[in-house]
Amino acid sequence: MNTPAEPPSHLLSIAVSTPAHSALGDLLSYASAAPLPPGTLVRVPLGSREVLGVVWDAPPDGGAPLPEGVAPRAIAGVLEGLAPLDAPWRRLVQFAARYYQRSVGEVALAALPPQLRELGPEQLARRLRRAPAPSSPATAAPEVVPSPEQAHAMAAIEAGPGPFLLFGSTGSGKTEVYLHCIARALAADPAAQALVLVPEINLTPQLEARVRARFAPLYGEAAVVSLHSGMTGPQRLRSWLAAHAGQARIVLGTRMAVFASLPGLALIVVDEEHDPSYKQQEGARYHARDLALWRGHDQGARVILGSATPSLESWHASSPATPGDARSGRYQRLSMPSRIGAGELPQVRIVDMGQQPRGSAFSPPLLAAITERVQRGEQCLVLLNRRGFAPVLHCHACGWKSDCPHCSAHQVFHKSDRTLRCHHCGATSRVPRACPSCGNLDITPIGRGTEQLEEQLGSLLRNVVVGPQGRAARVARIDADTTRAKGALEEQLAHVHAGEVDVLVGTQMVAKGHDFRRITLVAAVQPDGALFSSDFRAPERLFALLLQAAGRAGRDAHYVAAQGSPPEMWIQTWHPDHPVYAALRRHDWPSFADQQLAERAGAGMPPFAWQALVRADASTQEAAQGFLTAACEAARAAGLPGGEQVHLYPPVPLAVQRVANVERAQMLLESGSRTALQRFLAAWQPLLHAERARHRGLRRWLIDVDPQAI
DNA sequence: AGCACGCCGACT
DNA sequence: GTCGGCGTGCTC
Repeated sequence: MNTPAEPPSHLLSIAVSTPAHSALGDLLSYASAAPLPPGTLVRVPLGSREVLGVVWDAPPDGGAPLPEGVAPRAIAGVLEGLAPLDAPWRRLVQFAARYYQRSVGEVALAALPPQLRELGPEQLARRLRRAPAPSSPATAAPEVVPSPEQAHAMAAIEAGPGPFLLFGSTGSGKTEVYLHCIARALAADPAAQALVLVPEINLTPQLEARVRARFAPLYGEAAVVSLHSGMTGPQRLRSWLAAHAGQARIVLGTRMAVFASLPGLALIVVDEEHDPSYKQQEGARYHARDLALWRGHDQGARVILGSATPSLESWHASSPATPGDARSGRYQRLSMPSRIGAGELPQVRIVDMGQQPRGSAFSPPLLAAITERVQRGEQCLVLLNRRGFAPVLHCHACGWKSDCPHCSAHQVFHKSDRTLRCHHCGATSRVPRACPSCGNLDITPIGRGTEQLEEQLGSLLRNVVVGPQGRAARVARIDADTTRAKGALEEQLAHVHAGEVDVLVGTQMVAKGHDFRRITLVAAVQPDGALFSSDFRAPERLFALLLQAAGRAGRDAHYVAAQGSPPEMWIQTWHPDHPVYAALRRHDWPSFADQQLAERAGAGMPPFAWQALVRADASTQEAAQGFLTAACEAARAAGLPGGEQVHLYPPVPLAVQRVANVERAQMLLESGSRTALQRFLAAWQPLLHAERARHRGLRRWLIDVDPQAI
């Protein structure tokens, strides 16, 4: 061993945030006077700055990888008072890094609260001392008597190891099942923790209120914490520390919360598991639902996925086991088809726009239906997935269009502030008085956005009188433009809840989760766009969105019964016979999903195949594609492992080819074997690196494993 | 990715 | 004279 006089210098592998593009290795070696256990948080010098790092498990070969001629520097300090991040957490980070082709340090540091990086030792100590005091347990909220379907699901989840797919229509009481299972898990073990994931920040407050009402009386206010990007630095740190220390028994959050340090993790709930926002779209492009499943399996925690329109991946995995198909039959599917406490499922009405007078946003029957509801004092929700007044301005004289100077997209006409705005790069300009190209004064908006719908409805309902009070009908709009300010969404929703709004116009942000009690009619004015998208997942997503939107209608059975008007979901379409609408009319996700799966199986697409994208950003499209082509050839020449099972498609420009003057191209990789694809990608990385230097104009490249959209 | 070092134009 | 533009290169 070492001589007692000299302090022993231990060589440690430290994970620091080294971007995938840097030529640095995954883990860096540092010297320390004392041995430190893996998971310890440390501050280390890196170049001229000092960064946060995590002591990592030594590589299996024992020796830390130090390049020739580089002497290790000493660590600068240890973050005292924090228990080391445990082995399951490190395994999760390690797995995510490998699977999504990023460095361990990048994933590890991104998973920690940013404040941890900024805080000095004495500030951290103060924060730790100010740890939340556990408040005294009060009386428990009464548990609701479950319906037979709920009881069955609860019993099944208790009996089996899972994972479980809780397939229940909106209003079927999935949340009650979650809460019951959480209660059982927490009661069974005083150290147990539950993680609840929701797709969007907007949806955390409502769920948090419900979780808090149920569990704060039992375990104290400090036992329930949230974790999402809308929180301030100190709030996030506080929640994270509470979870890490085990004081927080329930952690509720968006996708980032899947990386929370949870030493007692016993149960994970992924609500609305099909939602695309579980996939991170920058940095390490992980899928929180998939990582939740991995983490649950690794850590022996139960996993419950919940949805009214499960992803085809989960649907297939929970289909009856089929010989020769190892992916089916892995999850236990629990169906809860009935809507309880809420009214019947809304009736779906399809309006064939081919049979309607042209040129109007609202067909006569839909307008009549809205008018009638409004007159009765009921509320309507009108959905259109496009903000602004019109997607483009056009000059009929010369053909000029309001193209963005920096992107291959149109600038959107926003009437309220007379601007043209690019929704990709944000470039904003004043609306020209005359055509910038030919001077013609008659430039017209083409197409419709929410702003225009709001205006049109306002004028169409101008003379409509609401209910017995006899006041004029009111129209309001909720979209990203009206909710930019902090708290604006809550404020506007409050107006709707208070009955101050008769017709609400909005984008998909209002279609999800919100509990509107008096809305009895929901209308999708122009949903066809997604039907013929090049993305093979578009129909599935459209169905999910429309069904979720339909779920906003008739949520209050008492109200619906008192009004005597059954809830309705209206869809205006040019393709009334499309299978998506046919299935939607029957509220029949199972047959739609099975039909989609059969198509996917036949075409060899996910979930029957695995995909990855390599994307390149460059100053010219040729440079972007040139890099990808060269990388592809390098891979072939090198005969990479797994290569014979991986199909590389030729590079193509992205749907929006240029954004903020950056040309973008991508290449799809597909394989029937997940392992082959993984091995191929890992081996390919160094070649991509080497190729990068040879392509002038290339800005960056990235790998997206299991892409959500192609 | 940061952050340095480094080598050329208009300002107190 | 120096403040500062962002090109290139390094970080255990």
